[in-house]
Amino acid sequence: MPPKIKSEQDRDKLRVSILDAARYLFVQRGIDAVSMREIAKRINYSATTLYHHFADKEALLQAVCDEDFLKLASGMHQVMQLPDLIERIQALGKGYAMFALQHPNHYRMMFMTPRAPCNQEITRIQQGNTEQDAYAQLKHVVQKVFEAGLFREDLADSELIAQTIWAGIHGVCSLQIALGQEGWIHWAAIEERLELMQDAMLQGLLKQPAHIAVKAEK
Amino acid sequence: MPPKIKSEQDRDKLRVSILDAARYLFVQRGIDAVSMREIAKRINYSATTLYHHFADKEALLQAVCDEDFLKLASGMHQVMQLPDLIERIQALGKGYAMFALQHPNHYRMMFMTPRAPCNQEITRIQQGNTEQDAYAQLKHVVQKVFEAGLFREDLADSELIAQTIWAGIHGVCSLQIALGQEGWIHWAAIEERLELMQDAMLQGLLKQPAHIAVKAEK
DNA sequence: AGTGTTAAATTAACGTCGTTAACTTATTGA
DNA sequence: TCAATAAGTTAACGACGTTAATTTAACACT
Repeated sequence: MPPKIKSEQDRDKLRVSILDAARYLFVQRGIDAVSMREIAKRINYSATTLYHHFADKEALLQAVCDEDFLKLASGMHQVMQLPDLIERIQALGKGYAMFALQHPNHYRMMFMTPRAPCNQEITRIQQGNTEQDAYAQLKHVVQKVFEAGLFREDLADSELIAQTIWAGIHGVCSLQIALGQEGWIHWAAIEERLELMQDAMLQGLLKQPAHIAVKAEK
Repeated sequence: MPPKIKSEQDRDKLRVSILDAARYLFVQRGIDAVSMREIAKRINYSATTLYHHFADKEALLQAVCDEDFLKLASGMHQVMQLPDLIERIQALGKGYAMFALQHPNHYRMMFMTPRAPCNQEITRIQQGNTEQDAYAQLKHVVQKVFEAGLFREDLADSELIAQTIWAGIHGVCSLQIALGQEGWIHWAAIEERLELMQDAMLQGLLKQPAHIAVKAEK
């Protein structure tokens, strides 16, 4: 159990395995329920070793989140090929929601937990780079729709529009994550809620007659 | 400093002062950042005394939340007098958002933090009672609008509609609370985001031509 | 071959947390 | 007068995030 001098590669390997262990536990049980000791035990190291790779729990969390922002963004990126702009927005929303609902603890730590404002230089992603930032992608499509003149004419700020669409989808997902198990609310099926949100939002933002086919309600 | 036998009233007074101290600290610094010892110190008791009034920190939190659900609901209730149904929905949304943004830590613990599904019998409110449950009020107005035939004809489930409106407003508020300080997003003013959300949502849900005056954008 | 330096890890410890057990004190009712 | 009880306290347990001090092994150089 004593140490060897490690190559850059080995060092990185350990760093990655710490990240993986942390993610696994965070996702499974939530951030606060997981201790540094536990993460360490999972990879057969002592807790102090983690502190040689990350300044503290917060920094470790940030690093996990960074990776996941990238993963989310790259998932979205595939959908950006769709020719129809409106369909692209819909697919972005759907992909985003899938991610949120399939990884609720993940989503929670990424978008539902206030943190020290994204330590600026510490994280090296999400600068509006379309490949790394899911929000930038939405912004990009919305901008195109805006330029095509498809939005209502009284709407002048395409960034505001993008933020509103994001908020709508996020609202459905985060309510589901936070209160989806509450018995006192007679929730409609999550798929219905997502679909109506998408639909109402676009109907409300686009010029009439809307360029979307309203799905038939069963 | 030894004790006396207390009347029911005295006992209740202490209970209330625990609740007040807990609320003050929770709201100011967030739930996890506040310890039981600290709450106790604030009212000059030992930490163990809190456990004679509340089973544990979770129960204390639940009690604080209960009171606040009531406060929120009664705030909303005043607005239910408005004659115009659509204006009533708008006012409900605005009041809800004001509460969220003025008490972000409160809002966080009420609507952004997953908890054990509302311990059923432990909390004695929010059973759809219009006076105690803000969501029930929204549901009620939406139902009336539905009965008046103002929604799009392909929308058949008024509860689904209410949940979508809730999710929209919640989305704007909770994104603001969780990520409002993030520098990498060029946020539009929160008032604009709220207004566009309300507006787009209603435009998208109501029959066209919509029964709302679209506010002129400056 | 021996020796110092340094990287990589460990054990031990500090202070804080939620919570519980054991104890103290003062009032009450028989 | 004296047990029972209510309302508090202090002390302690085990777990947490984190840091200090220490150990071990590999290298660089003589």
